[in-house]
This record gives sequence, structure tokens and C-alpha cells, in this order.
Amino acid sequence: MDMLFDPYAHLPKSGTPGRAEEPDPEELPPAPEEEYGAPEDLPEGWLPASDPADDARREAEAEAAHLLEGLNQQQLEAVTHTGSPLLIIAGAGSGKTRVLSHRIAYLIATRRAHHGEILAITFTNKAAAEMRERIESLVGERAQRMWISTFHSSCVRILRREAKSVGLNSNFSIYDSADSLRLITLVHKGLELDPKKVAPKAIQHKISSLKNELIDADDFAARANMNDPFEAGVAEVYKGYTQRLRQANAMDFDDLIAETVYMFRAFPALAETYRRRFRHVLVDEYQDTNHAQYSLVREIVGAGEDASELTVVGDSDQSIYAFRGADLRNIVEFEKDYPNARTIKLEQNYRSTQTILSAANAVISRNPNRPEKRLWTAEGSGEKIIGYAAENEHEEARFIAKEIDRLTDTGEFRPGDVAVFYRTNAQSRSLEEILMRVGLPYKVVGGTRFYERKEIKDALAYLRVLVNPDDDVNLRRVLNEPKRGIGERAEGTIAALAERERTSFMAAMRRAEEAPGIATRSLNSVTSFVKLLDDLAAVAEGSGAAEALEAVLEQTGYLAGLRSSTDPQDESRVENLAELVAVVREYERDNPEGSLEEFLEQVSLVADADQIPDAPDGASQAEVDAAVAEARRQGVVTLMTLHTAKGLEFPVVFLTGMEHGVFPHRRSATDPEELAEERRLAYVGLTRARKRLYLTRSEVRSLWGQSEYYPASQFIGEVPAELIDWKREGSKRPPAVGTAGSEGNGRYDRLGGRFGGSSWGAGTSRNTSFSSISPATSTASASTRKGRVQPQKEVISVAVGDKVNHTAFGNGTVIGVEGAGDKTVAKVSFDIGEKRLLLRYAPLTKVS
DNA sequence: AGGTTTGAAATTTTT
DNA sequence: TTTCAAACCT
Repeated sequence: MDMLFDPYAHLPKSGTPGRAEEPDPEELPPAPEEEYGAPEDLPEGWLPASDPADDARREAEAEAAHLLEGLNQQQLEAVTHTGSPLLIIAGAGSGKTRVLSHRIAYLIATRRAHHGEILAITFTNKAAAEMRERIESLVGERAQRMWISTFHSSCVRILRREAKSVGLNSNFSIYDSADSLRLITLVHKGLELDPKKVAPKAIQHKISSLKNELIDADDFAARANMNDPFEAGVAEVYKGYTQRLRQANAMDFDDLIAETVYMFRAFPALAETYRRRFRHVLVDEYQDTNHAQYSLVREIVGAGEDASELTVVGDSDQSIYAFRGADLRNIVEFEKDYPNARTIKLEQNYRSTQTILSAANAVISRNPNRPEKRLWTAEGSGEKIIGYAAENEHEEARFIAKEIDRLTDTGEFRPGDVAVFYRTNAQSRSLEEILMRVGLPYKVVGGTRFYERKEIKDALAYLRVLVNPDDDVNLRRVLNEPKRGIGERAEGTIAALAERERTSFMAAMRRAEEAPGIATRSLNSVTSFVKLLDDLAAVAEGSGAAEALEAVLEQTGYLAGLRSSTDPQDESRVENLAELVAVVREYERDNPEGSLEEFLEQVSLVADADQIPDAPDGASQAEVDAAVAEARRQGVVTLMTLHTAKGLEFPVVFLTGMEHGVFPHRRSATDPEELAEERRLAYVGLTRARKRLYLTRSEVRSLWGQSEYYPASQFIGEVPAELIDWKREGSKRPPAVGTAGSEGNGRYDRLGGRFGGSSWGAGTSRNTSFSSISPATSTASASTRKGRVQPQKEVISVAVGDKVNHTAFGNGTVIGVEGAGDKTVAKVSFDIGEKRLLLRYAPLTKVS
């Protein structure tokens, strides 16, 4: 077993370390007073019988009974079941979250579990937060102290906690997939592999799947087919990558799970400790678990007499993440894995009309090897589904806009009740163009995320290096950012030195003069860079996270570089960095004891909109949620991909681009497994609708500058014809199966394409999500926006003609002022030329 | 070292 | 069409 940090190297090969074998009860994870609350907090019912205790018991029973009110028969059974593993098959809209949170509350209310004995695992931070909120409304503030978290944060918590006893370094960095790709590319280059045959991206994907399968680098090297250049390449890169991660004291997302499993397997006593701690384990979205996560659950729950009680909830029909390792077998074979398991199906739907459910049932029933399940509702059949086959994507969008108008004119629906789904992000464009033209307020959810922006990643990279100087990836990321004269060549000589001396890159930089072939000029740059980092580290040591960040931005010249740039994108970069500073300040305000390390951990694990004041560009699950809530409040139409729609619901839903080759996607159309997943995606889309459902397609669509004919999606044909009312049928009856380009002449000249365009090209850069709200709402949101982003320094007021001093550009004269408040931009003439400066951020002082 | 041009590739997404 | 990185030029 090749563990990342080889934490057991110092131990004798046989046996487990004493620490883990005989865990000090005082150190049982987690510390009792922290998690269980002080003894006097215990409910009175714990005390031996006495009059008040009887009262308390009666009260508890009443409370428990209260938790069962309003549940249907299956829900009731799912909440109260006890004594064996439980699988809850929860169809779309069947009240899954309700059942899960009531089950947990019921466990506590009936005294079968103390709140500290429960571990609830979800996939997203959003789901965890939602669950915690629901439980809090049922059991009160105790919910705040419970372990309700994602797989990843549970694992980080465990790893950091056990780090010492297991020989790990507890300040490890967490690499996101961009970081990991960087490192893989680095290793890849060092190995001189043909990038045509073995692309770093493909390798990354493969390594990720391997880790999800708990196959480490050595395992894979032993089993890989070395005659296959790809497999051989992967095997080599995997080894190098693992080594480099260890050197950098870093873990990628997949490691967090896998290493926890390895740790539990290496130290059964440790697993035992957690098993005794968590008597009840509940896992949400079980159909999305991969093998590593499955194994983790097995380790924590255990088997036999002392096994914890396991509850898993899921719906195999809503599994749409096989492409990132989800293994349907985990849920399908649950009863095999846990022979005495009980299975409860929740089939009553509380969301949609029967028409919508019948359509969804009909489509999903085409999937082979599917456990039978049929959603039904006690409500009526509702309106028919409306179908529309447009000539091209612009006509499709126009139809949608017209329908939204019609629905909202009658007052029956508001724009905020409407959602438009599509298969790929690229499809949002034509929709946006039309919505903008007709003046319907809308909001796009998804796209580039705040924490994936270059400038944000750069700033965070600096901070990570200050915390963990061995973090080679982040160090090399900012090595020459902004340009400081350490180019590829110099980097190479230092990397070689580090390699030779088996030290970190940072250590090698400190003795750069020993690097063979390094240019004097580069050496000077390196020396001053090291000095810079040392100075910054001193700042970080002695002050809070926000101060450290500001020091980084100023002293590295990063901000100065952006400010002096002529690229209009750099202007919004400065603003994004200002947002980041605001995020850190908010973090400090909410966590007065929080360190820079803790902030960084939160950021890498929780790309959470709650942290981002008015996320300019939301997209993580939490951001999605925030964006959706905002959209509803503002009453704007929501646009998103089918994937992000999972877990949400809307009164009116448009499923667009129902074309073969688009949806199902052409890359998934041939493989039966992938087609089945596309069909589940369709099922997810259909079941988001509460009252009205539209299926639209376009006969001709231009993608990547070329127009092509697309036949109808087979999924349309799978909906019983009598459920659909076609407002416009295609030139042909939609065939059940077809091939893109199989009829018509295939190519058309570009049609239309001269809509809008204006708002896209120049200026606004690519704040695709939030800021692509149509003008009307974006103004509104700009006004709601302020108040959260507080300028730190007071925004100095300047007027044309004022003399000012800038730390980097020296003295200058104000020659223009634009904007207002914290968006004020001053045009200043310096010796070196004219600059536009954001007053809120520029290091400007007035000179009299 | 660093800027510019050219060419190939381009689901879906969380942590 | 857009994006991104490698090759190319100064």
C-alpha cells in the first residue's frame, strides 16, 4: 500500500502503533466536552425515575410522536425502522430530506441515540447545510454540534485529528482538480511522454478513477498493461504524482477519501474508535457514491455484532454522475452487502402533476435492469405537456420567451416560477440573447466559479505557500506571477536542483546559487523573491488572514500589475480580489479565533457562496442555491444545465434542446450505459416540474459556428404521445431513434446570429452568471448588493485637478472621475502615463 | 524572457 | 465560435 506520506515508515512493519491500539480515552475523537456538551446539558430524562423524570419522559414521547405526524405509511416506516441496515429508495419529490431529518430527530427524541453518536453524510455542502437546518428546526441548537457534513469534510476532519497519532503532517494542503492537473502536467513533462497519445487531462481522469477504486500507484503499476502506451504512461505519472504530492505535503480530493480508508484499514483500532463513537450512520444520495466512499462507510459502520446502524437514501434513477465515479452497484446491491437490510420505497410524489409523473415514468422505464418503481400523486392529472419543434435555436428561444410572457400575463405564474434547462452550458447563449431582447429578467446559474478564477487562485496560492512552503505546485504557480524575471529556464534549473537534492522547490530556491547553469540575473530575482516570501510569512505569522492577503496583493506587486494593465478584464480582476479581501474579513468577523490555515481549508473544501458576498458569478452548489433563491425573490427566470437542476423544483419547466446528438449528447448516444445515464438525466429534468412542462427542440442548431440538422431526441418519442400537445411539429414525426445528419443536406449556412452580441463582446468580460442578468435586474441587484462589501479603507474623495501620490506610480494629477461610491474610478495622469484606478483599492493618497 | 501567432479541441460537476 | 496551449518570433 503506497500511502501518501508513508506515515508508518517509522513503525515496525508488523503490528499497529500503541497509540492507536490503546486509544487514550481522553483523546477519543472528538473530545467529549466539545461534542457532547457538558454533562449538565443532558436532558433530565437521563436521570433515574422520579416525578420530574416521568414528566420528561412523557414529554419526550410526545415530542417523538409529534415527529411522525403527517407522514405517509412508507415515510413513517422509514423514520421509525430500527434494528437492521435500512435502504430508503426515495423517488423524486417523495420527501426524502424530510424523512432523513425526521429519522435523525426521532432517534434523538426516543433516546435511541445521543446527538453526538450520529454521523450524517451528504455530497454537497448545500445538502449538509439544508439537512442541518431541518434538523435544527426539529431538535434545536444541538444540531449545531452534530456531525452533518460532506464525505470530504468528514474525512479531512478525521485525517487532521488523527494526523499526529498516525504520523501524518496535519497541515497538509488540499489540491483541487486544477492544482492536481498542474502537478500531473509537471510530472508528465518530466517524463517526456507524447502529449498526443497521453494527454494530461486524460491521465488525471484515469488517476482519479483509480483512486476512487482504491487502486494506488503501486497496485496499478503491477497490473497495468505496459504495452499500451496510455496505461504505461498513466502508471508512470501516477507514481510520480503520488510522490510529488507527498513531497508537497498535499492531498487531492480523491486522496481525502482514499487515505482515510487506508488509515482505517491499517489501524483497525482507530476505525473501532470511530465505530463506537458513531452508532448511527446515515448517507444521503447513496446512488452517487463511488467505491472509495462505499468502503469508507463500510469501515466506519463495520460488520457483525458491534456494527453501527446504517441508513442510506438514494434513487438509482437519479444517478447522473457515473462520469465522476459514482457506482450504481453500491445502491443496487445494498441488500447483498447487508443481508439483513430492510428496503423501503417512497413512491408517493408531492411535487408534480400525474401527467408529468406519467411522462417521467414512461421514459425511465426504458432503462434496462431497473428495479421497478412508479411515482404517483394524489393530486390531479393537470395540464398536458406542451411540445414545440422550432426551425432553429433562435426560434426555439423566441417560443420560450413568448410562452413565459403568456404564462406571466395571466398572473398565474411569475418569471421566478420558471426554469429553463439545457444539456450543455453552451446552449444558454441563444436563450440569453432572446430573453435580453424581449426584456425578460433572467439569471444564469453555473459557469466559471469565483474560486476558479485565475486571480483568486493566484492570491490563494501565495497564501498557501506561506502556510506550507513545501507546496511546490502553488509555489511554482506564483513563481513568476506577476512577472519578476524568473522564466522557464530559471525555473528548470531550480527544479533540477530540487530533484537532485531531494528537497522542496522552496529549499532549492534558498540555495539557488548552487543551481547549475542559473543566470546571474535570474539568481538575483530568485533571491529577492525568497526575501519577499519570508517577509510575507512574517506578516502572516504576526497578523490575521486579511492582513496577510493584503500584504500579498500589495507587496508582490500583483495588484499594481493589474491596475496598470490595459486589458479591460483586469479591471474586474481587481474587483474580484477586492471581493476576496471582503470574504476574508467576513471570515475573520465570524471566526475571531480563525487562523489563515483554517480559512484556507474552508476555502478549498467549501467553494461556498455563503462566503462570497454577492458572489458575482455563482456556481458551486451553495452558490446555485443562493442564486436560485435570489432568482425567486427577484422573480427572474432561471437558466441552468440539467445537472445543476438536480434537487430543485419549479412550477414551470422548459426542457430545451431535445435533439439527438444534443440530448442525449452525441458522445453518450451509442454506449448503452451512457445512454441509460442520459435517460436518467432526462428523468431528473422531467421530475423538476410541478405544474407545467415544456419539451422543445430545434431542427437546425448551430454549434461551433456550423449549422447542422438534428433529429428529435428519442426521449421525446418515449413520452406517451397522448400526454403531449404539439404547438408546432417538426417537418417529420419525431423518430424514436435517429442519427444526427442522417437526413437533410447536413449543413446549412449560418442562420440568424445577428442578435444581441453587443453585451457579449467587449467590456463586461465573462461574469457569465450573476452579472448576465438583464439590465433591469442587474441594477436592482447592484443596489441590494452594497452593504456587504465594505471598503476597508475609506474611499478617498478626489476631484479633477487634485494632486495625488501612488505607491507605485509616484505623483500624479487627477484628470477624470467616473462612477460613485466604492465603484469610483479616477483617471490619473502620472509621469509614466495615464491610469484608471479603482479608488476603493488603489494605494492613493492626496497630496496638498 | 516574454509577447504573438497558429492550430486543435470543445459534455455533464462536487469536493 | 471560443478557448487554450504549444510553437514561433523578437
